Amino acid sequence: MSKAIIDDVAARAGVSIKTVSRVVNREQNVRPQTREKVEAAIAELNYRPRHSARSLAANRSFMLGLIYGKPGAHYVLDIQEGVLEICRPHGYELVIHPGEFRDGDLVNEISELILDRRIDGVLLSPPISDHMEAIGLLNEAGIPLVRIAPTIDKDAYPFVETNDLEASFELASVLIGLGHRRIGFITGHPDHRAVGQRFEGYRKALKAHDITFLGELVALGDNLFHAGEEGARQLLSLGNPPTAIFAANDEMAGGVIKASLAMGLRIPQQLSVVGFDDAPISRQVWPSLSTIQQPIRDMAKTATSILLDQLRPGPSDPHPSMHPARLILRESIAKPAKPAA
Amino acid sequence: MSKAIIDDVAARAGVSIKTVSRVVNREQNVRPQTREKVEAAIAELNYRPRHSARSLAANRSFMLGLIYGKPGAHYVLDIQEGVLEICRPHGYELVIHPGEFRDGDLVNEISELILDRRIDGVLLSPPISDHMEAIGLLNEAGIPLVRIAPTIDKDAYPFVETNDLEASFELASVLIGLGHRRIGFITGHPDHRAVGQRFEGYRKALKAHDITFLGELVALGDNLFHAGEEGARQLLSLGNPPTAIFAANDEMAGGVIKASLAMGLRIPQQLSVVGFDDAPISRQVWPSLSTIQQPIRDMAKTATSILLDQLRPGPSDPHPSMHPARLILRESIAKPAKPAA
DNA sequence: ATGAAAGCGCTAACAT
DNA sequence: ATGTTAGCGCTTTCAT
Repeated sequence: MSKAIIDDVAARAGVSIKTVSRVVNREQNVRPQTREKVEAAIAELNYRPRHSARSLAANRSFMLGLIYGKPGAHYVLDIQEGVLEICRPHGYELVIHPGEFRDGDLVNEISELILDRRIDGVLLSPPISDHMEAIGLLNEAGIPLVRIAPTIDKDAYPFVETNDLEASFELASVLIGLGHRRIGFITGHPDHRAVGQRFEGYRKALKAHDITFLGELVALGDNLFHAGEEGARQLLSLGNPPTAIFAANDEMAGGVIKASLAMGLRIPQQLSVVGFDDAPISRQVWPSLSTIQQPIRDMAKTATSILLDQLRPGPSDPHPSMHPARLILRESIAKPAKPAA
Repeated sequence: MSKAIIDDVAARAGVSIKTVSRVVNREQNVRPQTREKVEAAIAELNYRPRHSARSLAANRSFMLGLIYGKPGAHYVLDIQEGVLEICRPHGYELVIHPGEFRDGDLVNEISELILDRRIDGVLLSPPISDHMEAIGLLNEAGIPLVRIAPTIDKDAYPFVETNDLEASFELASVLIGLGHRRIGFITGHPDHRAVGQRFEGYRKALKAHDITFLGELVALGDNLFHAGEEGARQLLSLGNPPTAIFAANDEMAGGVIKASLAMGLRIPQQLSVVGFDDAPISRQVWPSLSTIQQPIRDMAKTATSILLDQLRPGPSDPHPSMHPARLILRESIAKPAKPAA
């Protein structure tokens, strides 16, 4: 139980409170000898600066905000943990703000964060990282922000990203390499633009291998499991059904597998299925999904480091913005049953 | 952009800052007429009390802490959202603290929360809700806390709970009612004591129906998917394998299903499977799992309300601590293939 | 390199 | 019912 305040430390160390403050804040111009004395006093008294007092005096809250939509439970938790891992050791707390992309309240909530809590900086996770209105609001208020995996207007603000498009291109190419020519695709939620890039990667892969893109092989999804089931039923009931289905995320790919099994199809013998995210579900379905592993946690950590750098006076360290994704091949793919026409 | 402070409001309303403070804090002894004037001034100036100033003066942080282990992503998010739903409208922010049960750091982290951040109150989610050392620490510091689904020493602190044991009893009884006599059980992580009660429910159900409990039908698990796979393989390779498997949570039940399918078993014809939690995975496996739905979000909301009540002066409203769970019957169960001996 | 004094914006006693 | 006066514990000028 420490009730020590800065005056106690100053008295004990035989210096003024300003010197204690300098030591605590790692400022220049303190003689090593003095510093040691102060540090000893701090340790002896178990002194911890009162956070609210610092906030009031310095007009900073030492809190970071994390605003996110709902791209899946594991994604959100990974981001949260990545952020916490970096910000806690630097003395920053995290305030989490789930919000719906199309929710008018989001803007109000952000205003409150700014006005009431004087948040020092904000991390925007998909799909909110593309919410330009929210970003504009933060910008006007002069609050530093870092976007995680944005897809539009990337020049304006710092961000971290992964290569959805290229990874998706590769995964589609693997299917093509196995001999698949009719490859279905289930698209992601239209508000999640990063997921939209996966569709682009698929189209580019077709093009690169001179396979005609067919609209009938595309089903519209919304990132949820159920959409995968529906999409699979739609695509598999075509006169000439696809021999492989690429879902824009693992949750939908799981839906594809469930629906296919329910229809009596054997996977991968009769249908290859791939997803994207390396979500837990990709290992939990049978057969396991081939997918793409994204460095979500690392992105969150880098984003947080960038943000903290901006909060510190002085030049920022350089951080890589690109965190490449990785192909994970599992049991859900095989050569098509009948060779392509 | 509001830069208005309390003096501005006082001047505009023609009152003293103390009166403004009274209005803002909904204290007694303000004439309705005066209150209206002040409220008008607040609205006109878009005044928001500076949080750090209130904290410093009142020695409260207006922050709640949520400390949790990792009982599954959806569980954690449900709790977070339930807490936020209640605490935000009351002007409280949430600070999240993931922590491992057996991690010595947990105690340090809690100390920091208390000392540095002056957290006003704490919610403990499983399995940390049974971490008596952490609880003792909080208690000594005089920090109000509410435990979510504790299993031991329930008298000492306020808590919310669900009826794991009874629900588990019912679910096992359903299997018995279908004719199953050899029912395997995969236990939960030993640190998660709430999950342990599910085992008790299973045993009581056997006893109630005069079925001998057999140790060979029990596999030890740790709540993770993989443990379900292992447990299933262990139980199904017995000379006389069970006709049904009850896993202490859905994630493990999902593992049972995957392993069973991989072994060529048909579910539910050759094996019935049930889980617990009504986690997303219970709807995503094929066939869908029969399980127990817990009112996690509601528990979190009630727990938060109880905590906020404690923080308010005056008597607390009564809140029900019990939030009953609900049986969800889906496709994963059927009568055993061969009638019981 | 160190210190003295003046706030930061609010709440809490204590008037009135 | 309303106002006055001190702080809360720190950071910030500005001296020295």
